[in-house]
Amino acid sequence: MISMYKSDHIEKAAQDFWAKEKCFESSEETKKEKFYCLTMFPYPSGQLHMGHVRVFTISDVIARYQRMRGKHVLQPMGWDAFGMPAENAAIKRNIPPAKWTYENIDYMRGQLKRLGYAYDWNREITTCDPKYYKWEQWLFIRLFEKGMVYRKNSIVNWDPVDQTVLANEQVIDGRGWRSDAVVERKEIPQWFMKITAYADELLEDLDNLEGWPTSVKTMQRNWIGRSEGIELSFDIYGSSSKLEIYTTRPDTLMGATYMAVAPEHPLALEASKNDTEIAAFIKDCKKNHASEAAIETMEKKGLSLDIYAIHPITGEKIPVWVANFVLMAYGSGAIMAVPGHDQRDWEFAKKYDLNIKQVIRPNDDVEVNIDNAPYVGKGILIDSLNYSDMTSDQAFDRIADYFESTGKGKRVTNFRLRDWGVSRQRYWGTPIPIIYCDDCGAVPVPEKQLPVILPEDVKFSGIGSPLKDMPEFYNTECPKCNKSAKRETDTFDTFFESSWYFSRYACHDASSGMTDERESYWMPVDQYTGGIEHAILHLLYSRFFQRLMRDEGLSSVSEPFTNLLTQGMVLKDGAKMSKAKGNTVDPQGLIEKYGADTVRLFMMSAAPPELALEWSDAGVQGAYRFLNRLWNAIDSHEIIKNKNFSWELSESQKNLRFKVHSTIKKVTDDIGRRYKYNTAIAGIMELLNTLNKYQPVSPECDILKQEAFEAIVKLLSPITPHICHALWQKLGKEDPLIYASWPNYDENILKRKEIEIIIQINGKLRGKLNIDVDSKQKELESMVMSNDKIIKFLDGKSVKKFIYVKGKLINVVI
RNA sequence: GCCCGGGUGGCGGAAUUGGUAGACGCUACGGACUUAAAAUCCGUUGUCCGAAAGGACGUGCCGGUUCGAGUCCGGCCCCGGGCACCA
Repeated sequence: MISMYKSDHIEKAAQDFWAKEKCFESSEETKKEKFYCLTMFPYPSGQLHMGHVRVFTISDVIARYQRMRGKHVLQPMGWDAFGMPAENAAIKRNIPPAKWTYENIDYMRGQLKRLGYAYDWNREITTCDPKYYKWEQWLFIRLFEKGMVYRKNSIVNWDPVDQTVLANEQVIDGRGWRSDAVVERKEIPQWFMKITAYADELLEDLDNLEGWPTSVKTMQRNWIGRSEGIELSFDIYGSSSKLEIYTTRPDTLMGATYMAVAPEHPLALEASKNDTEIAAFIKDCKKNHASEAAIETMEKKGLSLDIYAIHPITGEKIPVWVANFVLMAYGSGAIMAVPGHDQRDWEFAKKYDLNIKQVIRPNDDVEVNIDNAPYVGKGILIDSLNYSDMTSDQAFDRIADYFESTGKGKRVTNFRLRDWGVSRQRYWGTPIPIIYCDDCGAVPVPEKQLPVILPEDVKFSGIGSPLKDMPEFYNTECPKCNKSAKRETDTFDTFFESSWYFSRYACHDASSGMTDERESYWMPVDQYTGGIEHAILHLLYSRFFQRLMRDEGLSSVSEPFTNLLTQGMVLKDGAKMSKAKGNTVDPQGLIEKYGADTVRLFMMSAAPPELALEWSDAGVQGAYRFLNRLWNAIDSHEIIKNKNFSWELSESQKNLRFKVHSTIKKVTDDIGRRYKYNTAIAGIMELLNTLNKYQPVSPECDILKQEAFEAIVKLLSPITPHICHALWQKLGKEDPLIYASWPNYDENILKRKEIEIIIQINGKLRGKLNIDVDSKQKELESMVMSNDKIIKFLDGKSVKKFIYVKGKLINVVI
């Protein structure tokens, strides 16, 4: 009886079976080892895109593999539901963000179910649900009372036409994306969380994250950017004010030839009062984009303030400049410039013809000419008074000692990491639970009044946040003095929601607290999978949040994610797929045409997870063909119920069995250790090719084929679970595949007596040789030297060296 | 600009610890089956020379280490991600 592979029918049957059996619903009562397998939850943008399909499939393969390895697996799913696109959609289509979001979620949930992921849907979380964000408000208040959050002014991109704060991506060439108005930097008060208080811990604990890629750890290390330096102050000539600066290179202090301050620095503002040129320059600086990339790449400009600082050691007068690349938000808003030994200072000095002085020479006697380029390395001090001839490190210590003893400066550890600004002047986010009272100031909303609910039925104009036009929302009374007061109308950064959702999955319906005892069963996450684009912000904020929760007694875990797999982007035409670029590929059509298994298989076979995957429509067809070949091969196979290997295997049978067991070994390593699904699939395809070409020599061959097909179906089942569910039944198995365990291989079958090695002459491949595994170098030497082909290549030359790499190759050096 | 990745046939990629470059798949071409087409099956497919046997070249570029380099080191070029309000 011949049957055809019909994906839609098979996939529905498998999914119905898993649902009926509640296969993926995970309780906390089990003796088995837990395995928490998590994917970065999606923003409900409308439809799944290929990036989603890729990351969810990677994670699902891990979850299903671990399940077959006997683990008690939890794989949850939910929605990162707050964010800007809902507001944009609201403006464009005149629907409230909440309605748009919930509709998207419903549609995308259906798509996920169609793809057959092994999720525990009971634990679904939606972050715009007050039952979820209530606990963020609750934690924020606790942190407020602890002094871990504070309010200060900081800079935003201000669109003067739309009267709106713009995200960096909404500023295009210095103009608002909708209004086209020139965007201004504006200072407004915002809430901050003290992530810098955890900077040292976040940095040091990276060393223990063995399950994280080194690239991500390096990025986080550089981002935190711990540096040791000294803070010192320069007196101002003819003034009582001082200029505070921080430097990591006090050894270059004698080479400081000018100072530079930020446009917002008090000295610059003072100077601008009597100087229209300086005032104009400062005004012009306000137009600069607030992002670091923009500041680093813009043309460096400055003006002399006609103010002089006094060098704290030499007593020389040093000119003070105002410069557009010095930021008030970092440190003290002033720097000491050493053009001889710093690239940026050097370029600025060249541009404005400022003095460049060499005070360091390299350790080795390499000539440097600081007129052509700065020397930025460490070395030996020169022309530095009594510090001359010291090494940079010695001078660092002596100069730091000097300042500490005179009280003019001190050693300071600095971080590049800045506190996390969590305020957003947007509607579609978690309301910040603060009430402003004229008398009492900023007062947290009392716990029993939580959650502060975001009104969902709103009109959305795009001019500012609707909350600012809703007196019924913001008019309230002060919890301390009962006088009328106003609520905060800003909402949280959406990274807030994604910083702890993994804890909430463990106890999604906990009503008495942010988490409950189930958190300690599941946390930490054993395997976290997501895009490399989150390597810094999301992952660092989550590590920070985990520690905040730990210190609130909500968790005993410090690191939320034990193992991290960062998957590369799905690119189209060489760029990240995004709606903005209009280069998306809709997976839905492919699922309808070929089925979920084909899409899953193709995504996993096209590239290893961590590499960027350039999308191409071709190739899906190949995955589909392979599934058909597999289906047909098993369809025409004679079922063997009892595999009994009691006969003496022929040479070809031994080879086939070797192939089966070596494939099990390879695929186990590829999936379990290397996360290389593409090579695992290639290995399985090879085995099927071998089977299809195999010429049976005796009736017992069906026993071998049965063993091989069972192995293929199991090995492939984490990747294409539906077809494997059906094929397992076709192989005569009564227990469903979902309850089967991962196949084992037999080392004895993998032992070989004879192997093929290659012969090289001077590193070039010249021949092959079948040898006994245990051959000694001496035997091989005489074998090779009497080989006609090799003698021909030797061309009468004498052998200088004979190298034998056991089991691999021989290299004859002549 | 800074930090982190990547660059291998016509294409996606493989080569796991420095040891046969191109596994597996796609595309293309040739053949079988068919009235025909689709599907399927078989074969060929890095470039160049050669009838063939075989040989030379070849992993972004330049240089180095090594018996041996896609892999290690130094210098560059290009592409992607991140740069704190896209998520």
